Formats: sequence, C-alpha cells, structure tokens
Amino acid sequence: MPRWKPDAVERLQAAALELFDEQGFERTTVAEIARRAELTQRTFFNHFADKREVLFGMDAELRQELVREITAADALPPLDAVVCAMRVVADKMLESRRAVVTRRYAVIAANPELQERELGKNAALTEDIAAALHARGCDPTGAFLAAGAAMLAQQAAMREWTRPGETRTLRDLLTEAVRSLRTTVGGEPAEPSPPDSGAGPS
Amino acid sequence: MPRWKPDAVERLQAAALELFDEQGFERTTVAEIARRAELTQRTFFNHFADKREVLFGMDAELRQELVREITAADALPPLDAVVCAMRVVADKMLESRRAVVTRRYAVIAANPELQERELGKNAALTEDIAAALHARGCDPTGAFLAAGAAMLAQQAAMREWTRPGETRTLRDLLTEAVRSLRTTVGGEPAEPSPPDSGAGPS
DNA sequence: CAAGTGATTTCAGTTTGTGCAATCACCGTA
DNA sequence: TACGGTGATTGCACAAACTGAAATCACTTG
Repeated sequence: MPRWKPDAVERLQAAALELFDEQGFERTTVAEIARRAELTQRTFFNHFADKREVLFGMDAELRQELVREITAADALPPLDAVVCAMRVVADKMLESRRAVVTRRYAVIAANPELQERELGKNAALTEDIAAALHARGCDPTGAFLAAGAAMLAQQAAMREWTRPGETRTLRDLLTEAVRSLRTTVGGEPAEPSPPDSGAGPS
Repeated sequence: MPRWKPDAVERLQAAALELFDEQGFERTTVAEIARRAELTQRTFFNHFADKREVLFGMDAELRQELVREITAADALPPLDAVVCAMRVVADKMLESRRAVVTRRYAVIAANPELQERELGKNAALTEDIAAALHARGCDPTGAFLAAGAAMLAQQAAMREWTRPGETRTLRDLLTEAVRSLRTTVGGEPAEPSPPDSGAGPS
C-alpha cells in the first residue's frame, strides 16, 4: 500500500479550481484547498510558489511547444511564423480542452490578482517568442513587436473563443484576429511627421 | 502648529522609491517605508491598497489625460488617434521627468511582482483606450487591437527611452516604434497589397 | 464654544509564504 | 533478509502582508 495517495499536484489543482469557482479566489484559503485535496498547507507551498500559481500549470509545456514550432517555421516572415506556430498549438493543446480552459479563464477574469499573474505569464511568453525570432535574425525591437502583435491577436481570439455561445475554432478566430490586426495597423494614410503638437481641434 | 507633517502620500512614495532603489523591493518592509516617512504601517495601508501600489501613483491622471486627447483627435483613424494622444502625453507629462521615470522603471524592472503590477496597469489603460475608441464607432475587437498595438509601440519606445545612453525624445522613439510596427505587421509577402504610399519596405 | 470631521495611530487578528527538522514508505544493494 | 539512501509529506515556528475596530486630537464649522 502506497504511503500517499498519488497525483498530489493534480489534486491540488482540481481542488483549487473548484473552490475558486465556487466561492471566489479571495474567499478561498490555501489551507482550505489543501484540506480538500487531503494534504496540508505546507505541501501546497512545496508544489506552488504562491497561491495563484496553482492555476498556471500547463504554461511551461505550452511555451516549450510554441517556441519549437516557431523555430521550425523558418521560411515564413516573423509574424506569420509565430501565428502559424500558434495555430498548431491551438489545435494540438487547446481545442480539445475547451471546457476546462474556458472555466479557468472565467475564474481568472473574475479576480484582478489572477489577471495580473496571467499578464505576467503572457509577457514571459512574449519574451520567449521574441528571443526565438531574434535567434532567427530579427533585430530585437522588431522581434519584440512581432511577438507582441501575435500575442495581441491571440488574446483577441481567446476572448471570442471563451464566449458562452461561441462555436468557431480557436484556429479560425486567430486567423480572423490577425486579419483584423493587419487592417487596423497596416492600412492607414498617416503622415509620419506632423509639424508639431498635431493638427488637433480645440 | 499643524497636528501632522503635510504631504503624507508624497513622503511615503519618496521613501518607498528610495528604499526599493537602495535594497530592493522584497528586502524592504512596509514598516520600514512608514518609519522613514515618519508614519506608521497602518497609515501606509490607509493610502495604498498594497505594498506595490505605492509606486503607481500618477497612473490615474495620465490615463485621464490620454483618454481626453484621444476623444479630441476625432478626425484621425483609430491607431493614429491613440499614437497622437500618446505623443502629447509624452511631451506634457513624461519628457520633463525623464530621470525620475527612468529610476522608477529600473526599480520595476528589477522585481517580478512589480512587473506584474505594471502589466496590470497597462492592461487597464489598454481597456480605457479601447473604450474611448469604441465610443467613437470602432467595433470592440478593432478597438482592442488598435489600443493594444498602440500600447505595444509605447512599450517598445519606453524600453529605448529609459536606456542609459539614450538621448532621443520619447515622442521620436514612439514615432519610430510605430513605423517599425507598421512594417512588421503590415508588410508581409503572404499577401502583398501596398496600393498606396509607394515606399515599400524590402 | 460645542460638535463634527478626518488623518493618523494602536491593537488584535487572519492569511500568505519560508526555513528547518522529522517522518516513513519505497528502492537498490549486499 | 537487512540496511542505508531517497524523496514526498508533515509539524512547528516565524516574518511579513494586510484588515477591522476603536481611540486620539488638531482643525473646521455653525
């Protein structure tokens, strides 16, 4: 007979998601999560750096996979390479888990602290993408802008994808978002050098 | 004789910036900040929601000013309106305080928790910008993408502007970043359609 | 001059997060 | 079989972040 029930990490993650969903993030204490997972508070902090981190488990492998796909898409220009990689990851790792991802997304959307953590994860991912592009010959600023633009489209797509009535695939929503972004950013008759302080009304 | 020394908030902000700069964010305790400002820990938490917030004071007025400028630049297309407003705000509120802003930026860059908070502030600002654009007739997704793109350029510009040797103005760096973003996002050989503004890059 | 206001303080308490030592089933090895 | 090492878990003690409630008291207002 094993000394401990297996899958402590998964049990903690599941308990946390349940409790956050039931009563909110702030009203849930770490001791409570641990109790429901039949573990102790101390064990929780052995597995997760802090209370929020319990919701961000699959981040590492997702990031790893994405970077791999980017370096694989060597032929395409930067933004296309990233978007292409994102489509692959969307199909391979997100599309099948739509229910869980949506639930997690709702929990995060309901709490500012969790939103901040997600923004941090996204920023780290952006840096990784930029690094992968830089390794391919992009200048640092260009790499950062391309990575950021791709993440922007990804965010817009996720917003739609996690909507209650939505049925389109994340892949399609991402493609649509990229097209929209290209329209918004690209097709503007802007004059690059207004004399000073703009031709503003008022 | 007044009962308390005036400007408690400013004193706390100054003390916090000093201490974070001297010994880092984590190694600085709230009690320590309060002591240097000749106040108590409880007073600190009366003025700031948490330890990080003490560094993000001028956010509110900056946001307010930016939104006003955006609604003022009614004639321009979305992205240009936002960038134009950002240039005004850069000139009016940032350029003169380069030293302080750079110092604050360095402190934030040195600590993940502070970076998360800044990302949160930036996200909130993005939402405000998107709301202002939406009020002008943009569709929600388009507004979000335009706001995000502008913030992306702004971030890239800030990175350069706060570099040790850098002498160019934030306004110029922002303009340059926007140009770079338009090149990165717009000029892709997948669908080459630059019908106007004949200066095709690459 | 009495009453009210509001920034500050004190105090007691909860929660997060950490360091350290102890437990004890499991595993490989003699 | 015996035996020592490994590693996930736990208990305990503790710093630090935050919170609610009540008290203080210069200043303001009527």
